[in-house]
Amino acid sequence: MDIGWDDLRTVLALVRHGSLAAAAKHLDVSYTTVSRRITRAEAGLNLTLFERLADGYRPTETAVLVAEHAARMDAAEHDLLRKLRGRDSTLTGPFVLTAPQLLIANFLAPVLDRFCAAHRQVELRVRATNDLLDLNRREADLAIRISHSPGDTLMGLRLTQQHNASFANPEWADQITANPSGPVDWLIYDQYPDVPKAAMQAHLGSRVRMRFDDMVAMLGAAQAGLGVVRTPMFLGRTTPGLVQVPVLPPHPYADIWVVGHPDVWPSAKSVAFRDVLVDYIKAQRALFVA
Amino acid sequence: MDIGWDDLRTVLALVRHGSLAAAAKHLDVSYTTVSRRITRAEAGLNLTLFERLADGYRPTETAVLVAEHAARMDAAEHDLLRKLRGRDSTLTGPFVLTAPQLLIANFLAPVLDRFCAAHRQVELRVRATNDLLDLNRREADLAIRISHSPGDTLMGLRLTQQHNASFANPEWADQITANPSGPVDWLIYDQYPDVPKAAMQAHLGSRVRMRFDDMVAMLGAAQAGLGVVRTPMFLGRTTPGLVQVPVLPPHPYADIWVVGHPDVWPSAKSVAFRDVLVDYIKAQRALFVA
DNA sequence: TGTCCGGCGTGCAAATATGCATGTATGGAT
DNA sequence: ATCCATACATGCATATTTGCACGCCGGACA
Repeated sequence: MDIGWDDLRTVLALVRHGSLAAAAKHLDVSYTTVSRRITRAEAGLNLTLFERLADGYRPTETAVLVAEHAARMDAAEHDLLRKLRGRDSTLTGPFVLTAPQLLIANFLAPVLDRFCAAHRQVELRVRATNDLLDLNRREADLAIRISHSPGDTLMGLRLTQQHNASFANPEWADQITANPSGPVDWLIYDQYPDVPKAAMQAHLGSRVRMRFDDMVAMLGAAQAGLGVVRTPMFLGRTTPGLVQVPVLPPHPYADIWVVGHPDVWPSAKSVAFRDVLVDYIKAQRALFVA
Repeated sequence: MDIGWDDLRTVLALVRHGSLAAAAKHLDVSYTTVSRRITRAEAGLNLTLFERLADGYRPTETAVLVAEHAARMDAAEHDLLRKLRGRDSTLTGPFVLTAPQLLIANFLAPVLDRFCAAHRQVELRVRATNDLLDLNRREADLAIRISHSPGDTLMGLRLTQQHNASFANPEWADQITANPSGPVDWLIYDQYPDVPKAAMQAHLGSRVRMRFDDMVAMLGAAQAGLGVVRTPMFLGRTTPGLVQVPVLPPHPYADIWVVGHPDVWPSAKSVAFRDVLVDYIKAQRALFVA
């Protein structure tokens, strides 16, 4: 009764991902290898861990037990690798940053540029996504996030407050100037689905023309003149073809934070990046507020 | 920055055991393999984990950190394998019992015999030692111990109380009968180093003739007539050539327990062994008490 | 019904890991 | 001074592990 640790890890991956191919992708081996490691694990433990079904491997109760313990081992490994990263005092090698797409595209590019210029040896990898990557599992070293708090177990630095306001293309702006209480067409972002009542009353006859699940698409529609959007100041101001319109007064919006796992936070690369970032933000703070 | 789990385990073994050869023995591979796995781990992490010294590998601070986390993984593995054993409902395969040497030699042999006869498929392994094996680390499935409680995190069943008393060879017995208050020579076991005052006063002129760290040796000396020993009833009674002498009155001694880890306790083989054991002990309880 | 696709098993060659044998260095015992 | 034991490095042959190519199966779909 014995099992190698790499085989345990393989059982975990298969329980988590359900098929040989999926597990193999996460482990970065071929599914053939996964298959044979599972066979070996079952032989070593003298137990059946999976039922082979037509649509994949189904874990037995025993395999779930195995996977639970392997998950503890997995957590310990992540914990270790985070701590090792935190102790890394070099300014060389990989460094992974994640931030919302639009923040990178419309604002952060100069920060990335300066950081890379100052630290030529660092291999910066940017993960531009609105998904919250799991910093516990080392999906990124540092994250820039728009939220009210750094979050659960993470450390954070609040970079700036920000406001949002209403923006539209110049034709809409002219029209609103000409008729300040006329109706407007709204473009609405799913995550902020309600139009303030005051705006509806001040502009009788307004309607929600479209709803979007994607901010990039919505801003594009606004540029094309499809309507008025409510968006953070920095986005409205940095998107060509949009101007602020006096439909909504500026309103406080979620803050911008730089957050990281406490273990990784003190690493040299993380410190260096924050230096550049904070420096730049200080100079640019006016962009974010009314 | 990456490391295989088996390599982590190897780092742990090397930190724990200090030399390639020692680590290799515990991992059941050759020290060459350990050496190369360490090299690979260091390359993978891009860190120095050990200083190569003339008298072995010395772990760096980093390696200690790695080992701490690997130890958590190790604990999770032991936890898992214990639980798997506990779920084992077969009466086949290996089963490891540990008990004090003398308990096995002088009393338990019939239990082992009956258990093996009843369960021919079980490969019984007996570890006769006075050391307390680590049941957390699966050094044994079940232990029979002489102690006041089952201990820390273990489960237990108290098999019997017992008494101790004074024993010697027949010549000493005759001599004591002839002169009930005459001096006696004591043979003393290190773990119970004091002779009761009452006995010294009742037998003026008595002395401690020798001290032993080993009960087998001490009983041998008593058989040879070197003096009087204080020993559990069952040992005095089952050691040929010894008879009880009225120097010390019987006195309560530590109980006999069968203990196991709660995870392993319910396994079929463990249950089956306890059945045979408890059955036998019930019939033999008189042997242990005055 | 024929085709495609996801999911899997298997033979074989290549890549990788392992063990053995041998060689070096160091410290202690004779 | 010499010998021995411990601890490690390294070349080489062997074992094991891996990936690829190919084939099988069942279900979805035109």
